[in-house]
Amino acid sequence: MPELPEVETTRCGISPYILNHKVRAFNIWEPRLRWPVPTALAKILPGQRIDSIERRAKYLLLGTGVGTLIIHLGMSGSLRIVTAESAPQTHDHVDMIMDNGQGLRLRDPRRFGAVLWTAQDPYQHPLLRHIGPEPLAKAFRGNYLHSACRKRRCAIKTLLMNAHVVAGVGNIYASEALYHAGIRPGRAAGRLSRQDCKALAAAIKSTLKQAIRAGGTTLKDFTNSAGQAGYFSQSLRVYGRQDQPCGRCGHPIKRKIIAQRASYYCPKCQS
DNA sequence: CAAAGGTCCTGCTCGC
DNA sequence: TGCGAGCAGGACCTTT
Repeated sequence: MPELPEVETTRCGISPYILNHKVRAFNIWEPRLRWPVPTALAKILPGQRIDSIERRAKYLLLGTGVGTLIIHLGMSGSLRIVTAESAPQTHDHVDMIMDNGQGLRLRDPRRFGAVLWTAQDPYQHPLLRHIGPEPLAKAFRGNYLHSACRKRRCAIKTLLMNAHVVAGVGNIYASEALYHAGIRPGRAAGRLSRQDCKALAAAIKSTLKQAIRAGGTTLKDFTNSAGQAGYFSQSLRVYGRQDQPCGRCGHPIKRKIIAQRASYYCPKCQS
């Protein structure tokens, strides 16, 4: 579910309730996520103030004076603001109750998500250390993308979804950005021109920015921290639109599996 | 039964 | 031959 815009939407949604508040209790109802949730958190976090909430790639970083809580939503995870007395439901795995009586609750049916803890610099954590530039940062531009593509034989879409190359681009926005740049998802990355890469970097930035403004994409079950759907799904040009006419030329949108992931493109507008 | 928005890990292949 | 990088596939889960 959540790609960069959805995680960013979540970050903005939870901040007012969490930032600068102290943790009253940390409850682990189901520790079996992608990696076991550290049980020590129930002892470590109470009394700590959350003094920063950042996002790196699709990871949320909740900073305290003694360490950082690292949260990943995986494929089906979501964070909701709840009241302390509301009971957890099926697939609710972790609660962080704050001193204001509000709480942060992680729901994740598929349990591909993660809740981790580090007492060191979170950006040096093994999961974060080798992640590529943020796509909305200045460092991510055509030149960078072009050099990252060199000698790569994998499909350009696969390259975009590689977190070591660029952070936070998932299956939906990879397809969408490639459509806007006029590049087929299956093209070998190494065969993109400098000009292609320039257009693609720009398309990634504009697509992600627009999605963040719309509050993310709701396909099945993504909601923001208040439980509302994002409306970027209305702006999707190719994702999930197999056999529907391309908005630019009318040709039917094609669906093709690339590296085991569904990929969508217009065979006429993209080459 | 297949597929779903993520991504780490393993083991293979390829090119120097 | 040996080594490292790149890459495909499997794994983790539940729901529709």
